[in-house]
This record gives sequence, C-alpha cells and structure tokens, in this order.
Amino acid sequence: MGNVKSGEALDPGLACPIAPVVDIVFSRWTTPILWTLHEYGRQRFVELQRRIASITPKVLTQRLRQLERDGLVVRTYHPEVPPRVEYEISELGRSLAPLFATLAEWSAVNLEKVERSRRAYDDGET
Amino acid sequence: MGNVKSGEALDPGLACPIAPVVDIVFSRWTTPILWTLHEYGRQRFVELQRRIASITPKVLTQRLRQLERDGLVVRTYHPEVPPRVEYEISELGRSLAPLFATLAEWSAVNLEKVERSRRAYDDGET
DNA sequence: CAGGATCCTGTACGATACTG
DNA sequence: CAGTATCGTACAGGATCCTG
Repeated sequence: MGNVKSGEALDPGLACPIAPVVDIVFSRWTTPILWTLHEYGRQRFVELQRRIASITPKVLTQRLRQLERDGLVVRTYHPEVPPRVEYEISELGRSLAPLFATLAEWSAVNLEKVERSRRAYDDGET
Repeated sequence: MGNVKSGEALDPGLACPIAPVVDIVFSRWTTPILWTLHEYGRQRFVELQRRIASITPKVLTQRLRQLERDGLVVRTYHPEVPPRVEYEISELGRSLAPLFATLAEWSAVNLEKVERSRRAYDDGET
C-alpha cells in the first residue's frame, strides 16, 4: 500500500490494488454462481439454471466459461447420450469462502445502516 | 445459510445472500473511489478526478452521489467563491477496511494462480 | 441436455460542451 | 471549481430459435 508516487495519475485498475481481484470475483453473476455451487455441490447445467432462476442459458454459459478459465470452477464433460456436464467449485474457488464469510458478516451488521441512509437521503431530496 | 426450501427457484439477489452487499460495495468505480479516499483522506472533487485518471466528471459525480446515498461517503459543501466541495469516507465506509484487507490478501496469494489458469486455458483452446 | 447462433434493446459510459 | 446538460455509442444481457 502507498507505493504510489505523489501526484501521479492512475488507471482505474491501478488506482486501487484490489481492482483486478474485484473484476475476477465480483463481476456480474459470479457470486450467485459460486454461492450456488458452494451450497449445493457439484451439479449439472440445468440445476444451476433452475436455482439461479433469472439467468438465461446464454449468460450462464458465458459466466461459467469465464469462471472455468479463471480456475474457480471445474467443468466435467461426460460424453454420453444425452450429454451430461457437471460443474463444481475448484480448490481455488473454495479458497474464497472466508472472503465471502467476511462479506456476509459485514452485510449482517451494516446492510440495515445502508438502507436507512438511503431512506434518509431520499427523504431530503424530495 | 441453507435456509432455502429444496428445489425452489431463486431471484438473482436471493440466490446468494451476499448479492445485495456486492451491489453496494463492488459496483463499478466504487472500489477505486473508496480506496483513493481511504489512502489520501478528505479531498476535493478535482483531486479525486486526477487520481482516478480515467474517470470522467460525469461518472465520478454519479458514483459519488450513490456512495453518499448509501452512507459510505460524506460530502461537504462549502458555500464559497469559488465553490469548494470535499469528500471523505464515512464511519460506515471505514468499516469496510478489513474486508478490503481480506481481499488484498487473497489477491496476493492467488492472483498469480488465476493468471496461470488463464494462460493454460487459452493454450488449450488454440 | 447443454449449449451455439442470431437478433435486439437498455443503459452505462465517453466526449464535449456549458453554467452558478 | 464543481458540477449539469446533451448527444452518441459500445457492449452486456434478454428473447428466441436451432443442433450435436
């Protein structure tokens, strides 16, 4: 931290050392997918789709591919008829558990404060 | 955790208990802004703009308003000529520090693994 | 079943002015 | 200085249909 020359302008990714990991872990749909995979274990494409009701197959595929590429999810293809594909969290993906726990904890303590702040702000702006 | 009826389909926000807080804390530009505010303390609009070089004033304003509404940032307007506005992290915003630290730690340990996984994946797909 | 292909739309964001 | 206003666009994501 603080290894930045004073007065230097920064790129979005460089202005903040955690930006890269935020892109990886918190890009759209990744948390619901990882969470579902963590909660229900190894499962097939349709199961994921059913559990994350509002996601379309196209987007689910895109995000699963991205997570597979990043090594957070493992895809297993069974060449049968009909084809069967199973997804599960990788070791690396599982290493995010404490992070998610910290997040859940912060949420439990502070989410209500955020909501109150929003209501106060919206009242004042009327 | 696990307080979900079996077989139930879930909304994106409901499929994952941390989804709401992810929207609040990790929506676009919020981490660079919070990080810069945390690193350099209370500062004016232009300073923020200079430090997060690639952000436009319009978007910076939008995101600052959102963060103010959520109670993570405090905006102080000084009715002078020329006008002076200062932004700083709120108490609530500061409470995110351990979370960011956990994230930085995970990044330090695992970012390289993600990059290696990507290279391996891209090699295989050629 | 697990997706690919195609088409379409919303909106988040950038660029470029302009004001109190 | 600290924004707003306006315009234009690129791309994420939805809807629908199709296939190995």
